[in-house]
Formats: sequence, structure tokens, C-alpha cells
Amino acid sequence: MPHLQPDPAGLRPRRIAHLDLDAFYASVELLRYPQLKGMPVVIGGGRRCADDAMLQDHGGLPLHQIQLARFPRLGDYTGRGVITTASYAARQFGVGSAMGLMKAAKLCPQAILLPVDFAEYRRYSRAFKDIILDIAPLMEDRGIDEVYIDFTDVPGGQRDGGRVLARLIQKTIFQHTGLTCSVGVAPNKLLAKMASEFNKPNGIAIVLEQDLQSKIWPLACRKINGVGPKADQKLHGLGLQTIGELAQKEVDWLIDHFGQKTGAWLYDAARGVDASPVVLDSEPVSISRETTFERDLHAVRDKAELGAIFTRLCQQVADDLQRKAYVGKTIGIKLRYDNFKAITRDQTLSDHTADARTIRQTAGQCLKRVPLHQKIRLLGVRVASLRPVKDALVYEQNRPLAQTNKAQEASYLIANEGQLF
DNA sequence: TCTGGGGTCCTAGGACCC
DNA sequence: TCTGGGGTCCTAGGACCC
Repeated sequence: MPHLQPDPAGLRPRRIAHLDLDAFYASVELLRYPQLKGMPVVIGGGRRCADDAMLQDHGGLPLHQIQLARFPRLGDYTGRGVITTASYAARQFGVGSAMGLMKAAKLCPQAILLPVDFAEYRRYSRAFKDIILDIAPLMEDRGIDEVYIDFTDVPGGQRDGGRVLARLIQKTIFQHTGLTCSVGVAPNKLLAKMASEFNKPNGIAIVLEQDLQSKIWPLACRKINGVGPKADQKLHGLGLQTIGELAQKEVDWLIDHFGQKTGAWLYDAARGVDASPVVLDSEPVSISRETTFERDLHAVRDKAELGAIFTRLCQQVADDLQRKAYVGKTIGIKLRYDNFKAITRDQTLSDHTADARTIRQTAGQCLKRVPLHQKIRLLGVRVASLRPVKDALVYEQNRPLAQTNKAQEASYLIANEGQLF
């Protein structure tokens, strides 16, 4: 007999909020260029985005005075890339994030195309998280525009199911940054995440234990955080469309079809059961850099170009490690062929390192173990098995030594730039 | 005209050790 | 000569998320 009620032991008297900024990148760009308000705007395309020229050529005018006609249109863009964020006006045309720019250009050629400006987005990201921490100190960072917040013991966090505190946070973020966000408050992270989607943009949704059947069960299984395209397809194949239908299945049946771990997890998720804690801080597992080329490259015919890119990626990863004060033991590469198939190779060293030469040499060894007949579109370098360099001070005190290392790294890398291995 | 870049976690097989 | 589990580390691939 399937359970029709949530398992009371799994639903704690917690109040957990999920908050994410609305159309974050596009909203930041609209603050910078208010004249674009209401226009379809997409962010993406990166460094080759045509409007770099525009940004340098605005005749010294303040950014907000640049005339609409001078902004580049999506329809004029030719090249690779995907949309990172689309403004709500652009979404009306069916344009959305992760969509290829060329495909989006067909749907909405008149949309304005802006390049991503991560430095600026990170500033806003820090600002909105600082505001939250001031009000509610138990916050889990889930990326540049998303957090979980434990409302349980925050004053006012229980009032009206959390609505009062959610409203306060929402208002304070808007006052200080001009950004809007959507908040869901529920007994756990799983439900809070789903709830935050209910009233986008600039909305608040409260989900209580007893709302499971009315508010959660009608939703598609795909709305469960962790059910992606593959799992969703498989669920459809098994005749399951909604979370409610999933909740009718026996745990053994789910385990038979999805394996022990995923099966048990799906069983819980369909019942709104999630005991995972709000994690305040966590150590990174890996640090990586990767790049998709402007055109597909061949290991033999484009050896010099590829070698230079490879070296640059290693240098960037080394810089990232040193800046963040980590060393890593496992060096890996990733490449993606022109048919989009990706492969990885890695090698674990006996000692941790953040040295660009060591990374470059080891990554070169990895590259040797990979078939290189086919053209490739992407190359990446990754360092894992990280360990924090506890004494960041040592780095400071040894600055002259560190600079010597830097110089040696640089000369080694320049000497080997055209090489692939 | 396909499909970014930065991550995390899981699985599964093999090596190796006890 | 054959046959055990269990634990850990390494490697490769893939699903998923922001």
C-alpha cells in the first residue's frame, strides 16, 4: 500500500528558504543601461560579442545615455556561443538560457545582445549575500545568484510560515541593489527550491507540510531538483509524469528501475522528504579552466595554436590555485571533439602542487593518452584532490621567492608555448 | 546554426592491501 | 591451487546544476 501521507519523521519543524535573483545578469545590465528596460535583451557570446566595439565607441557618453540604435542586435551576430540569461521581455519570444545564439537569433533577431561581465555580476552577488547574512546568518551559497537560508531560529522566521522574513529580505535586497528576487519557504531545501519558482519574478511562496498534495504532487517530475533530462525521459517511459504519480510507486519498484541510491531518493523526494542540512561553508573539490575555440582545431594542423591555448589554460588554473591558496594532486584534461563527444584523462601526482610548469607537464602527459585524429572544439585543464594551503601568510612572507617562481614559470611556459605535450 | 564555463556527485572497474 | 570479503585509491564517464 503506497503512502499517501508524508512521512512525519522526515519533515522537520524547520523553515528553510530558497532565494534566487530574477534574470540576474540581464537585471544587472538593465541597471547599467536603463534605456533597455522592456526591450528583449540576451547576455552571452562572450569575448567575441560584437558590442565590445560599441562599448568602446560611445563617444565618452555616460553608459545610460547610449542610444538604443547603437546596441548590437542578436540578428547581426555570427559565431558560436549560448545565451547565459535572457530578460523577461526576451523570454516572450521563446528565447532562454543555454540556447544557442544562432537559434535564438531566428526567434528574436531584434533582441539586444550584450557580453557577459562576470566581474560586475560577482560584485552584485557579494552585495546581496552580505545583505542576507546581516539578517539571517545561516546561509548556504549555491552559486552566483542563489542561496538557501535557514529561517528556523531567526526572529520572525516562523511568522506566517516565513513570509514576513522573506519579505524583509526581498525588500532590503531591492533597496540596496535594485535587484528583485524570488523566495520559497518550506520545511526543507527540496520543497523550498520548488516553492521559489511558484511566483516568479519578485514573488514569495510558502509551502507547509500539508500543502504537499495540493501544491507539489501536480508538478512534473522534472521540477524535482536533481531530476534532469535523462531521468525525466526514463520516468516518462515508465508512464510517470507528475510527482504525485511518482509518489504512488513502491520504494522497491523505484529501486529496481533506478538503483538503490536514486530509487530511494526519488521515493523520498516525491513525498517531500529531505533532511539535507543548510551547509554554511564547504571546501572546493576541483578548480578548472576550459575554452571552446572559435573554430574547430586539429592537433597536427593547428599544433602551435592549440599548444598556446593549452599553456594558457594551465597558467590560468595555476593562477587560480595560487590566488585561492589551494594545491592539488590530480591533474586532468578534458577535450570535446567536433562531434561533441567529450573525453577526460587525469593523472595523480605524489605531491600537491600549484605550479604552472608541473601542471603543464602532467597535463601534457594526459594529452598523449588521447586519440587526436579528430578535430576538437574544446580543451580544458582541471586540478582536483585539493588541499588548502593553510598558511596563506607563508605565501606573503615568501613573496620574493614566489615572484622568482612566477618568473621561472613564465619563462618555462613561453619556451614551450608552441608544443603540445 | 546546434550545443559556454564553472562546478558537484555518482557509478563502476581495476589495483592493491589486509 | 583456488578462493573469500572489505577498504581505499585511482581513473573515466556521465548526469546534473547554476
